[in-house]
Amino acid sequence: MPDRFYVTTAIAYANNKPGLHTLHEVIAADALARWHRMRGVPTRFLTGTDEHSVNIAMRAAEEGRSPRDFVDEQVTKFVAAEDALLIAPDRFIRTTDADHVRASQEMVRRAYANGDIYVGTYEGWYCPNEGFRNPTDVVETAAGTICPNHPDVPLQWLTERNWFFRLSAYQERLERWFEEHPGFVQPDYRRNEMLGFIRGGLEDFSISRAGAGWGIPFPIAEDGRPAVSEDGSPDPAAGTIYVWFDALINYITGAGFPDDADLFARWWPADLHVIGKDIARFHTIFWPAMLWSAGLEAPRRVWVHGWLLAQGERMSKSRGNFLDPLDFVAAFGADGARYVALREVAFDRDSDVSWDGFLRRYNADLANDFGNLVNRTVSMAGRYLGGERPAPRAAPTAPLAGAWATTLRVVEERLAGCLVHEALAALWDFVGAANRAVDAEAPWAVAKAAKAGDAAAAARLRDVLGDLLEACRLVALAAAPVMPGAAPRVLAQLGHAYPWDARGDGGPPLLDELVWGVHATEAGTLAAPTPLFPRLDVGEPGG
RNA sequence: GGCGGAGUAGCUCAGUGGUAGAGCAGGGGACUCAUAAGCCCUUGGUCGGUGGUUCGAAUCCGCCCUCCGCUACCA
Repeated sequence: MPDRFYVTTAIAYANNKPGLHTLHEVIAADALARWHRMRGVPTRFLTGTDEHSVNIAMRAAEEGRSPRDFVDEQVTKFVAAEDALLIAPDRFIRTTDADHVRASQEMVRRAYANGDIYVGTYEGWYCPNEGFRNPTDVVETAAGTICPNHPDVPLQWLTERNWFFRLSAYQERLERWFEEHPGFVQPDYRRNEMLGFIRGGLEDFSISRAGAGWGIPFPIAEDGRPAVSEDGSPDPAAGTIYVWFDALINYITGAGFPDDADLFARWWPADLHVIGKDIARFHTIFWPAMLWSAGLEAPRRVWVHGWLLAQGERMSKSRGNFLDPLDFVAAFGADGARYVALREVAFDRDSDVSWDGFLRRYNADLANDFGNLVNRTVSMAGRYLGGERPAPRAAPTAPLAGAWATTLRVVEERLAGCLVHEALAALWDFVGAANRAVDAEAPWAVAKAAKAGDAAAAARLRDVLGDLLEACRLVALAAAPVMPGAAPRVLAQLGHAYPWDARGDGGPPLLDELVWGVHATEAGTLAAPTPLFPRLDVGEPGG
């Protein structure tokens, strides 16, 4: 078991309102964080928002507001969506946070001190509204090259003096790093892509933009001295820090850099960065080099997930084919929303999702299979045996105990490999085994025999129902990182305590609790059976 | 164009030489504890096409078709 677990997600760009496609990785990271935290591993989970850039300043201006005012409101939407989904980061970081500004500037200073940044010229198509545009973002038309967002505004080919980071100096070290740490980037095919990119040769990249835009002031003047005006304020002539030396830095800010050396020593390097495939290169190539330049360690692992697709198309705000997280939670509940999102989306590749698919998954897995298993089990135990909870049989004699041992092993393995969807699939195989056990044993028939005075049947009834109640306990607990709200409700029906708090802290090591029969000798009182996941027939909002 | 991956039941996918599989969806049945759920049975596929290797190919090789990922500066 690891000694600690520091997990991060990509920070959401505060220009857009939250969508399920961007929050999916945050749900997954939250579940992985809870899995570690509940096992007793000191855990730190960081997520947040990326709030600088010309685009954001532009959006704010459109609304006649200051950028700061604009992002302050945007952030409340992300926090609200995460709250609704029971996402509980240890810190919600904003790139406008004061310590993050200090961290970014310190990283620039360190890169400078190490001789890794220099003033060069950056040139490209410049949109007066959005700043420099990627060659891939501009469109050639008969009237000339235009920016698709502002077709009437002519683009200018501009040259700008910028600071560059000497990525080229890190090629060999990066290749070596990838070879010596084959698990650094996962899944493997993403690692191969990144390694291929490195081997193709690395170019330096620009890390500043001219002028005092909406961004972190660049801390160094062209002559190498601190970029401060006479009154102590940042010198606008030095420009602003450009995206990667701003956004990526959040991962170390969130671990205490540069102000809290003890905290930083405890949490860095991160155990896991969870990111989308579109930013793999920046996290697996730029980022380690930036850290090395500053004398810091590279993260231990980067997990690259795919996209959510709707009818084959990437979900996105601009396409309009995205799901509002609040609608999602309203329809499926927080636990249901988390479960179906993590079960329907394969975490190692793109996945086509649909409202009907989520609904089918909810009804099949949660309402019919697991919810009904708990309901029928608690109902029979309560009816046939009164309120006292019967104990499960000892592992060697309980048929489900052996199946459970196998299930738990697979669940652990899949979660260690970030294959959350496969972990849930394995867990639900066990739910199926429990449901089949109910029908095989037919407790209602055994209960009749017991009532007629058959002592062996009475004993059998207690054993069978004790096993089934135990199966329900184990599934609820193993699924607790995914369904942290439902788990305590299940345990309450089973007459068990649930010692973890809403964040997953404060309980015993989860793996100790996931042993068949650990509470066999303890008395407990069953509660009235209440459906956990009502069967749903809900249409897509607006659909 | 180069490199890599994928095309298997309506849907999502597993299956790397030996008589085609799972889950969901569809159909039927027995039961009845339960959220008309669960359980059992079942319909359904010339395993992208084609040629070859082999006693035997979804599985190996050649060619073709289709789709996807990477092929540098978006937040």
